[in-house]
Formats: sequence, C-alpha cells, structure tokens
Amino acid sequence: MTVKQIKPTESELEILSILWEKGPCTVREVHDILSATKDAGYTTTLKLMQIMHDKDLLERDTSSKTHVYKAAVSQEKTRQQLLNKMIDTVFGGSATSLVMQALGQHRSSEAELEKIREYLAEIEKQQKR
Amino acid sequence: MTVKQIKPTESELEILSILWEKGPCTVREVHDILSATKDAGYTTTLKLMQIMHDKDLLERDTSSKTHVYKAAVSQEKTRQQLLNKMIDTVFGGSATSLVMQALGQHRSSEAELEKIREYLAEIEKQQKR
DNA sequence: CATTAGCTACGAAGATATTCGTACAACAAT
DNA sequence: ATTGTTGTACGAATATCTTCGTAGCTAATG
Repeated sequence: MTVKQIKPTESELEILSILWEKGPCTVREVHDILSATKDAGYTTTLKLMQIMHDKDLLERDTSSKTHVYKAAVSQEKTRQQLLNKMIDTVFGGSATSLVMQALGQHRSSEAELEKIREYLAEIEKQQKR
Repeated sequence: MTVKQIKPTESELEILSILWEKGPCTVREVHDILSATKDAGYTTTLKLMQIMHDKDLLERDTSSKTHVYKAAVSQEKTRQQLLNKMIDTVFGGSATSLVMQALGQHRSSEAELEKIREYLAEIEKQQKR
C-alpha cells in the first residue's frame, strides 16, 4: 500500500499556508490575503481552491451560501513529505547533507544553534535506549 | 540586479544529478542511466537535454557528431537555491525549523550526528570572531 | 419589484512540462 | 553502392498549472 503523496503546487502551497495560519477561511478571506502580495483575480483564487478540494487538499463546508474552506492535510505531514522528497532528489538521500547546507548558509543566531544542539542531545538520548 | 534563479523541473534535476556525478556525458550515456529507473524514449531524453541547453542549464560540445553535455550550474548553488526556496515557502523562513524537522524524521546514525555537532561547533567558532 | 453586489460553477485560453514520431545526416558494415 | 545503426532537429500531441470571463443563483438595497 502506497502512502498518499501530498504534492501541492507553488500556488496551492501559498493557499495552504494561509489556511494553516488562519484556520478555516472563505475564498474572499484567502483572496484578500493573497492579493496583498500578488495580483490575481478573485475567480482565480476560487478556482484554485475548488481544484484543491477536488484533490482532497482542502475540505469545505457548503452549508451556507459562502463556503468555508480548511486544510485537509496537516502542515507537519506536508512539510515532512516535501522535505523527504528534497532530501531524495536534491541531496542524494542524505539528510545530513541537507542539514549542513542549511546551517552553513543562514547564519543562525546563538539561540537557534543552542536549540539545535539540545535537539541533537535529545535524539541521541532516545537512540541510546 | 536580480540573481539568476535556477529552477530545474523534476526531470531536469534527474539529468543534472547524473551529470554532476558522472561529469560530461553524451545523451546516450545519460539516457542509459535514466532508463534503468524510469522508462522513457531516447528522443525524450534528447529533447529534454536540448531544452536544458536552451535554458542554459547545460553546456554542450558539438565539435563531434555525438554531442557531449555537461552541467552549466553547480550542484552547490542549485542545492542552495532550492533549499532557500523551501525554507521560505514551506518553513516560513526558518532554517532552524527545517533542520529540526530533517533531524527528527531520519534517524541519523551516531556518526552523522557527530558530524553535525562538529559542524555546529565550527560555525560557532567562526561567529565568535 | 427591479437593480446591484457577492457568491459558485464551469468552460476555455495560455503557459509550461513531458513525451514521442518522423525526417534527415553521418558513418559503418555488408 | 546499398543497407543498417546512431545521432540531431523539430513539430506536435498530451498533461498539468494558472488565469480569467461569463453565466447563473441568492440576498440585500433602493
């Protein structure tokens, strides 16, 4: 049995991000946020969200005239899948390579580095068992 | 001035990966490797590589009848760009989030964790200066 | 009640990515 | 020299993504 692959396109990801942050929204709400950064017609956003519903990326409540949409996939799972795919296709399967490249570029703050170090320690503790 | 964005598609990335690993190759060589994992006609691979040449993703030597292609973009830069984009669009701009998610999933070996820890220390040493 | 505003549905155009068939050139083998 | 093999070029079919116009429904407004 194959796991259902979540493969949102660029535009779809923008919409998902909004819904993850804001919770359930109408098309109008999503569109207003979107149009702050890009310009697209209202029906474009509508169509996109309808398609995402067809693809089971969104759920919707049609009980009132104005439909309310919410993400049908979790941010966590989506992130994990996209990340795994990138590790496979771009970093030859090595999560370590990806991690080092990510750390190398973005000069992380001391606090962030500390957070990562703690996390490493925790992983190790768990693996020791 | 905007930096030239490297945005290979899925298929293009497969070809780039082969060229990064093997160095300059003919279409035939690339195709033989590709067809081990997916099935596509020879002319499909050819066309793809010609398009990639048009897009300046590949360079080619046409001095002999059989052309020899090589990557025109570095693996390093491509990885960085794709990674940065994922950090932006999927992880809300936080490289730390991405790193932790990557570490969390793939149970890394002790050796890998050690490598990362060393790398962290090195970053910190450099930032202290 | 007629008009306007806001909403959904949907077809279709445009853009990009992928795939392949066919034509033609070069060269090797018979 | 004819034939078969291997290559490039290129047009075109197909698929997917993105965008928008238009039609039609419903509710509020005058």
